[in-house]
Amino acid sequence: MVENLPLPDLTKPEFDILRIIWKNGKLSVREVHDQVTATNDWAYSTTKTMMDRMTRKQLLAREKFHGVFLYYSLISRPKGFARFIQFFADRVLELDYGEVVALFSRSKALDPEEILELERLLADDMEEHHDTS
Amino acid sequence: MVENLPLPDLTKPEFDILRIIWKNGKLSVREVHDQVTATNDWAYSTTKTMMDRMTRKQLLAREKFHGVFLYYSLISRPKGFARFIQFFADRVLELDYGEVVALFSRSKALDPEEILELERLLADDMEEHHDTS
DNA sequence: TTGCATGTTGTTACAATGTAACAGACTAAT
DNA sequence: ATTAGTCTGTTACATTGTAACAACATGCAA
Repeated sequence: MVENLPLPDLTKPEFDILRIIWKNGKLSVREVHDQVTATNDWAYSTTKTMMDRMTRKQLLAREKFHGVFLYYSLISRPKGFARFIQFFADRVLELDYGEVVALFSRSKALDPEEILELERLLADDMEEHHDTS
Repeated sequence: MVENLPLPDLTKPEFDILRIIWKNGKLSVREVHDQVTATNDWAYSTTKTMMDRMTRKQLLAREKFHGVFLYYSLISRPKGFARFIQFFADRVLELDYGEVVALFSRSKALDPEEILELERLLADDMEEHHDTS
């Protein structure tokens, strides 16, 4: 088995920030903040702190561009989605994750490529938790 | 508007504990613990602490029965589910919650009564966040 | 050219949550 | 009564959620 670092278990705020970054690529704290307030009523400093910590945790990385830091994601969108789907399918819905993944075809949250990747990640993860008897 | 206390925003561990209690009615810490370990690798004391705090937060209540405390839920299952569905539909899936609720008909997590109730709760909550212009 | 208004970064803070050990109380079986 | 297990209450410590504030840069008005 090679290079199979575990799927990250994102918190809701982390996910909200990543969502914005996934959609837009590299963004400054300010730019993320302006978008994140649509769903989270945060102070600017809250967004800042979140993004700092996510950088320490290697969820994000940043580089200075003309005086400001731009942040970008270090994990792919399907990877970020995987555990959410798992929890939701398994514990909330109590259905196979396939049922949930199917819903994504009607959504614009993931493109078809990503849905495939998501499916693969979930299947692999399932594997890992199997008795390999 | 009457008696509309907001839908509780449960954490994942809280939800896991409630799930078990919803299914079984009144349970002791030990009984919850024995089931919760199927999904969460907790020490007994962790389950205990969680349930204590949930009692303080009025998610649970307890009564002594022949020497041990039995805990029961103070919120209905549909209420407990509502915010999860909301977050998942809205932020993860980016689809209307209806799409998600529909999946429950194929699941045994909620019975038809509860699905109806869930739908009502979500619709009402939507209302509240509308411009009532 | 200096000094302020404004925005960006770094530092610090504090409450809630996640995770758990441990000590005291209770109970059932010697 | 004594002890071996449980239950219960108390305490602890790291991480997350949420944010203020100080320090630093920078463009613009005086």
